[in-house]
Amino acid sequence: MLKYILLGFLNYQPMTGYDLKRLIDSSTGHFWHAYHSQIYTTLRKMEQDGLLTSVIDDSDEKLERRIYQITNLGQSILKQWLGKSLTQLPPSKDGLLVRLFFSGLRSPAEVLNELRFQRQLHQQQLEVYQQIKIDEYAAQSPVNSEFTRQTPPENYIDFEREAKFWHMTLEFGLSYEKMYLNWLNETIAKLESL
Amino acid sequence: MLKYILLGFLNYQPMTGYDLKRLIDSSTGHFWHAYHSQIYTTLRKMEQDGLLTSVIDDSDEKLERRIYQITNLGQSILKQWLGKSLTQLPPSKDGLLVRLFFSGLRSPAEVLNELRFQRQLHQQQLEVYQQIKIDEYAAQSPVNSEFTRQTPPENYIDFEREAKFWHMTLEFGLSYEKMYLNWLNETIAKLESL
DNA sequence: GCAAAACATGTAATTATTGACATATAATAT
DNA sequence: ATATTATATGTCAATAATTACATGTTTTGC
Repeated sequence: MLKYILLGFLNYQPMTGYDLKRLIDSSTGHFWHAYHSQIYTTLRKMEQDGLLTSVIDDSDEKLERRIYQITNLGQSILKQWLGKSLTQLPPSKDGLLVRLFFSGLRSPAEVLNELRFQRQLHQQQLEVYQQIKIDEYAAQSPVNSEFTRQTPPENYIDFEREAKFWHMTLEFGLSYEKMYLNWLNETIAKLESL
Repeated sequence: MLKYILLGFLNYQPMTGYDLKRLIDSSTGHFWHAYHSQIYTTLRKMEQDGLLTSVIDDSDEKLERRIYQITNLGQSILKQWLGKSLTQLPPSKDGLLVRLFFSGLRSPAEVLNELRFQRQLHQQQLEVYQQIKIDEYAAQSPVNSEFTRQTPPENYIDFEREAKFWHMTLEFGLSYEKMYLNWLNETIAKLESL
């Protein structure tokens, strides 16, 4: 999956591994997490497979920054993947629920501590989502970048259209965290009355 | 994580790999999926590590059924894991959201098809959750099984207490699917009006 | 001026997960 | 009877993901 995320972002414009890491951390990472180690190694592998090419940016004397660019093959692989709809539920993985399931072995106080801490974390996460301003982002950086102005018209990306979809995933994040907080509150209340 | 799920179930009573697979499929699998291939190989590894022991059941002439039993070490590893609370958010992974994020490349009709199909799947999943009857399960099988009656009193498991926690995870599943359906409906409506 | 923190880029080893391959029995439907 | 489906048990290869190791630069605070 990470492969397609990298293709998706590099389809907007060429970037370094670290650029991709930051982009992912602030967007798709909320629903598909990836460590930087995985990003760098996956980029290398994708280059070997001909999905990307890379050049070293020498503008900075000290730091070697490898800039990745999507190839035609990469673009067609991305479109091919988007063309085949998911026909199954995305399998969930939530370690907290596993822990709760087997919490008969634990003291109620211990479980409560864990759930209250999770409530804090989800509250914070909700606030993170509430502060994301997609429209401002879409209005500025990538569209007006040096690179984008140089690209031929057939490669222009309509970031207002993109932003509609980004919004939908953000709405999911907001709904998810609100639901999670509600459930945590109800569950904490049940445990408190035991 | 699968390791702890297997320890958790084997802490109730000894079982075969297939028993565990069925149990997982109908319970924790909803929030931590595992293929049977992973279950069998993980059980073998856990036995090597001294967390489990196994015996071949010869009561059935034809089929060799390997019955796994948790060891004292296994129990202490399980309790140790439950003792250390999660201090981070469980990272989410949802391929549908990744696809939606990059759906600017797709036709709205194609995206709508995928979302409508997902709506069906989540509707079905909600119904699966609505039909789960934890109390009936907790009232019968494991507690009154041949094995449980033979276990010494210090190993008794209070399945009514367990069931409270199982309920909480089921409540999560119900909330999650309802939230997902609401979000899908809203998102579909937005796309339809484009 | 200097220490600490944040930025930036990778590799290596390990573990976890998935998907494919393989096999055999038991139960059910036609 | 026999074909199909469900039950039951595993191995193996390939990918994916995590954790630890490693290194150097730039920025910020004191």
